[in-house]
Amino acid sequence: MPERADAARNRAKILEAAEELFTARGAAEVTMEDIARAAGVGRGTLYRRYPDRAAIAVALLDEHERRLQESLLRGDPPLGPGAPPAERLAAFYAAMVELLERHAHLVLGTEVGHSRFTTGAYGFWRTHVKVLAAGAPDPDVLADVLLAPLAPELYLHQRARGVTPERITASLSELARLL
Amino acid sequence: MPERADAARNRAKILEAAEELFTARGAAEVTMEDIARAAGVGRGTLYRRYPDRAAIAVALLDEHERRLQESLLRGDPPLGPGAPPAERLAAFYAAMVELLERHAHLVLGTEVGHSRFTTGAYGFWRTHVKVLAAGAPDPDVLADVLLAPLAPELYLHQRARGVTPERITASLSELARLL
DNA sequence: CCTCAAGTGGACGCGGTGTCCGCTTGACGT
DNA sequence: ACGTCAAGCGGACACCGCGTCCACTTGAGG
Repeated sequence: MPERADAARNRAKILEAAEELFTARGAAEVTMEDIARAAGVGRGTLYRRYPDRAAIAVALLDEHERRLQESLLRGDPPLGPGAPPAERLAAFYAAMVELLERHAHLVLGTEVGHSRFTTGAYGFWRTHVKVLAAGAPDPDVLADVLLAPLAPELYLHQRARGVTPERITASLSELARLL
Repeated sequence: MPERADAARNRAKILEAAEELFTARGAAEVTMEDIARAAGVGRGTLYRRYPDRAAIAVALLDEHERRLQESLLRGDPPLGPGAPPAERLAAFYAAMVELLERHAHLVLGTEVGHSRFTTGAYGFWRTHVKVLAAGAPDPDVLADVLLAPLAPELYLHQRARGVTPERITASLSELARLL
């Protein structure tokens, strides 16, 4: 059964309103009621689709993440297959920093505590890095270690301290090269 | 002006009750009221000392962290001064894993979102690692990167996945050795 | 023993969450 | 066109935790 027309319209309104509010104030400062009001729908309608803020943020991120995931799987080197692992990891880091720079508020919105790790996207990054780290001992654990510096809280904290995205990317590339 | 006798008694009761509740259920599942009731004091008394759960967790961690900080500054090598930086970093990692294993619930309690980075302890670890990484380019940023894998959310997630502390320590030592 | 500031605790108001149910609307069959 | 009815809608409601406030109690010093 396809989605009804009014339902589709409302979903679009909700996502649009949420994106605007998230980027304007940060996810933590936005209530479900805010989103509902800004979208011009009732709270019940909102909850019907999205059980909490995290679900909305995940939906918003989905598209951007999918694009990067596609590039990792089938794009040109060094992001896609073909380049040596260290270079691919560095390219992955650079792409993730770019994504964080644009959407860190959203990513932060997806994390109610440790829920970041249970999301599908994290699993994808994890598998990707794990494959790249196949040479090292215990790639399974190393993957988590290598992904840790991409935590959005850390990213926003560094940015707030005045650290530029370029410096962050450079440090991560350094780390990737050490492999 | 020293602390009044009843005040000291209540503070001890509060900390004891909070530690018990935190380890029993995890910090997120404990309300201020829970702590107050378990300690046998009123909510007002609780708030007088500790503005939120994070403050209580910080107080509880304080002692353990201080001990480690002391060892880093004046203890025997490889934790204390004297050993080569890579070894000291590995020892630091091992000590932190130990601390996380015993008190991850507490550490997690100190973090309302990104507040982990604003706490005094984080600044200490940061400076320590920064000094150890003095050889590398941009140690200032690298310090954050090297501390990221110690995020308590990540640690608990790894443990929940069945990863042993030993494997985590081993991977981190590997990382330290790469420097 | 008196005084009074420090300390106490519970009642209160606020704001956000999630649910529930009567009403509305759009899709599909006739 | 029109009727039917399930999917969709939305706001009222109850609940919960937070943080504050203030009248009362307690203990330390004179």
